Amino acid sequence: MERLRGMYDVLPSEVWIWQRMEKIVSQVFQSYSFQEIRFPVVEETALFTTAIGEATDVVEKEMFSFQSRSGLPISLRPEGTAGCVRAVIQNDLCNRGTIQKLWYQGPIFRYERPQKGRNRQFTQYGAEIFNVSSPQADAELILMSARLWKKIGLPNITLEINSLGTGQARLEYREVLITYFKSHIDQLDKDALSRLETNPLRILDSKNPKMQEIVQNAPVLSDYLDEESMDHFEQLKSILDECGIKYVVNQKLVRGLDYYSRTVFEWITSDLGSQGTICGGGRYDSLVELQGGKPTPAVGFAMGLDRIIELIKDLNLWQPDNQVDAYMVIDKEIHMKHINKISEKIRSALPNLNLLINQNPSSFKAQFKKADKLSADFAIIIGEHEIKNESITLKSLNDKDFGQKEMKFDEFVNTLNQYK
RNA sequence: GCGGCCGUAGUUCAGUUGGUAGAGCCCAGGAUUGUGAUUCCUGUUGUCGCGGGUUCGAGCCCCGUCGGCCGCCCCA
Repeated sequence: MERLRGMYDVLPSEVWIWQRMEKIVSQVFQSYSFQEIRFPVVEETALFTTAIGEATDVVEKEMFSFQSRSGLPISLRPEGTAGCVRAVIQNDLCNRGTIQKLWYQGPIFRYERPQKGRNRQFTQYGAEIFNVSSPQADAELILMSARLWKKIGLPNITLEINSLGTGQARLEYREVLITYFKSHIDQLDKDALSRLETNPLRILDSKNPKMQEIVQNAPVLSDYLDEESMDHFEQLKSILDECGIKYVVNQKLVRGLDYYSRTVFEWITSDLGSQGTICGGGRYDSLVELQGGKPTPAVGFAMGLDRIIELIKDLNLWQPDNQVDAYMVIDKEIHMKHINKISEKIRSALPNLNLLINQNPSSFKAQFKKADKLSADFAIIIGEHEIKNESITLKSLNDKDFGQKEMKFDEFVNTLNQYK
């Protein structure tokens, strides 16, 4: 039996990266007063098709969809926002305009062709703000993500932002675009033709060199933005300027989910090949209503932990902590019952000490070698001598001045307490 | 979903015109009677991704399949 395609195991040798990352992210989110919310990995398929949009790639070909035993079409979540919004509505978290700042974390599933930085199961951390329509919320999310990158130590990442305007402005622009592309229909490639009716905005994203000219000369979205959206965008930019966040306005940044309006943004790295986006998000002021809730402005982002961890590994940004604080070196002649008794006593007195006991004792030399390999700070030596004296010998493996001392239990505990 | 490259011990790889497999690292033990580097010695592991075909004979050739990587598409 083998792992399914696009899935992966996180092995003990690298799980520390995940754990440290989880700690950092949740700590930063909490420092902005976001609260964690947890919701299912499986939802009705209809939730995703209405939220994300029928004509998107995610819905058209990337969902893990199947039927429940009752025949209901259900899907593994291909993104987090739809489920989060569903939970907010169903539990009435936003009644009477309550501001909610929520974060979530967990596995996301998309049936795509795997590649570096792209798996079929991957982990997203997301943050959403409900009931704040001002660009203050958009800005806070961007500032919070910027703080995260700094804390993680990510180099070479850039922020791209754009405004899609209100739904209505977008509709208007859409018509203009369709008219424009139809007048150049002979120059469109296959991909563009199929998008012409479903999602013409994404034709602008085409990387086909033959399409560049027609794309370059296409009408620009910003010319069709409504007054309010333009003002919203300008305010956002001025906050970012004031806080020293650098960004690039990318007029062609559209994003593949239909629910976005006004602000959209992406954080991009050049160190991961063609999978450059490590975090993306935007405003979705009409989604809550679309899902059956009261009109509620909202904005959020999601970041791909897998890609960020890939970066940390590739660029060697982090170093692991010692897995073992102390390694117990044992004379193999001693009965294990003495060893267990002593080690249990140590664990009660020093609960934070990571103590590894050699359960297959060989020569002292081999055991010290092992302790050294694990880069333990201390060796705890139990031999016949120590058993007879009811003592413990403690040896520092990285402090020569400390050397090696035989001591009674209380002194031993006090000594290690100073260290840990 | 489309195009290209690849798949040999835990890992990185070698394997010459087809004659049934090796090296480094890692791991374990040891180099005299309770001590960490380096060095030295010893040792373990492979359905050569899987299935089929060609051949007297295939890790090497052919087909299929699964998986990985790269590009496109798209996205986190």
